[in-house]
Amino acid sequence: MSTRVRFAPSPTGYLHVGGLRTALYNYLFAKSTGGTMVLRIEDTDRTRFVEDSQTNLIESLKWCGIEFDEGPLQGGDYGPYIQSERFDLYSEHAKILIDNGSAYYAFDTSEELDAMREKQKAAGIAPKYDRSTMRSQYTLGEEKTKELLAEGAPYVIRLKVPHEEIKYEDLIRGKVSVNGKDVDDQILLKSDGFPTYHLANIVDDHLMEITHVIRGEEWLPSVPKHILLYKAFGWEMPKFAHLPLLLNQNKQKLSKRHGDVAVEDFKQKGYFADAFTNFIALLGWNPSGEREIYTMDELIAGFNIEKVNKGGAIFDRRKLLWMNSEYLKAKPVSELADKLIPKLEADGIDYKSKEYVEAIISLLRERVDFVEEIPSFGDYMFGDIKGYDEKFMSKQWKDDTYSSIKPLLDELEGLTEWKDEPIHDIVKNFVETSGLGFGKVMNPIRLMVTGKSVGASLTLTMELLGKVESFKRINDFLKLKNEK
RNA sequence: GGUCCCUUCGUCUAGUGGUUAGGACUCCGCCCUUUCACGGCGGCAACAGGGGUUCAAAUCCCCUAGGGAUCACCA
Repeated sequence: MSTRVRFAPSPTGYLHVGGLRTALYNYLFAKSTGGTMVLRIEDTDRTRFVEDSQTNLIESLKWCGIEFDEGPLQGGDYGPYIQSERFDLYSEHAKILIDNGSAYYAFDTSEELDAMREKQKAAGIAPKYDRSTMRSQYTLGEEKTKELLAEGAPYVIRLKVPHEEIKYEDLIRGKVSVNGKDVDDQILLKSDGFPTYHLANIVDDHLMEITHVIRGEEWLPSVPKHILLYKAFGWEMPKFAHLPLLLNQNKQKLSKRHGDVAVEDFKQKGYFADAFTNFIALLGWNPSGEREIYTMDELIAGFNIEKVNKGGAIFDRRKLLWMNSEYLKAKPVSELADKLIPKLEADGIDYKSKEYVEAIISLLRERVDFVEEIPSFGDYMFGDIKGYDEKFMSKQWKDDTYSSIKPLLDELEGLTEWKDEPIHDIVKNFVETSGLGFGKVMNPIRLMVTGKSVGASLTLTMELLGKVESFKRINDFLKLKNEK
């Protein structure tokens, strides 16, 4: 039997990096087992619905290379794939549970429930719905219950949790067991007629023939409810795999409160999609332990759900930054130029040609973490010099500097083949004959040509800039210093 | 607090009874070098603690400690 997995986000905003990791592992599992990847939108909480988040979610996922076989956009044999469009299904199924005694009606108001919890808290016991004292079907009796329902009184349907040991085998965690007495009588159908996550999730997973439920560890405590539900319906259970959490620096669940957690924030910051996905994939799982850089296909080929770690993983931005720079050094310059040029255009920077941009990128890519940093890091490659580094200038430009390097400048001015190698040869020769040392010679020239203290090979930089521009800058500087 | 889950360098991890406990990020040193990087070489740094089982335990079992998740008519 082929595997079917689903990613089931709520449309409450943007794609969270934790959500991405869950989606990614589902995707890797589906692809590595030749299975089907389903997208299901869980929008049963109308109060948290955010417009456009479905589109947003799908776009972020797509950016990371995750696409679906079935879902709201592409359809499929198990649709609809949006829970609000499956509305009737849930109440029908809740009724089945009422009829077979696995669930019951309750009529408590939220005030009554609050009062109950207050009392339990004061008594030092765990807050839990008390089916024998609250206004449930059991305390009210069949007659009264029917009467209330007929009157149209607001009600919810709750799961009748038996006090028995509930066990299951998790693909990642192994045996897990909980006693039913510690499990609350979960509301399955809310008074607005919508199902809660628990009901909708189980009904849909069954109807969509999901074989493996791969989700975050935060769901672990509610697994007993889900198992009970499968049993109550008499359905076969899928296999469960609960992923370790993604943690912040304080070892707590990554959340919106601490910095960027939206995938699109990382996109906007300039991270490469493949670098970012690569990094996320290795948080909690690793195909070898030695290698770090993998393509999506390699991740798929090596994926094994049972080798996923149990412990949470801290999201380390420094390592992500490193990974991005690795991709930056390895990608074809043409691809990098395609990423950079729209930004240059948006900023109104004259970049001459794509070839020129590519040359600048290959000159500077080793010195930055993002390709977008190149226009500011190497601002002197685009248009005029933006100013001189004062500290560098006072250190490198002394009263006798001009006189000592003037012979070299004269020789360079006479050079006809303005290329890296001949320029370098002349400089090298000058350094040897003058006995000045490379630093004494090159730093002043770097200052005149780039204005900065750091940068790539100066001779290559000058070649790229061209002889005319290079000397224009040198002369401008000399005028400024009244040397000419 | 109840319940559940987790625990190898600061961080991500390899490791499934016998290893000098390996790799990567970070940090430090050296080399390369016109600067800054890149690259190369090297270094610091871990099996939470305690009991068992075993000839042998990071690996299996138990206890303790610590951390986390969860306890809604949210997912």
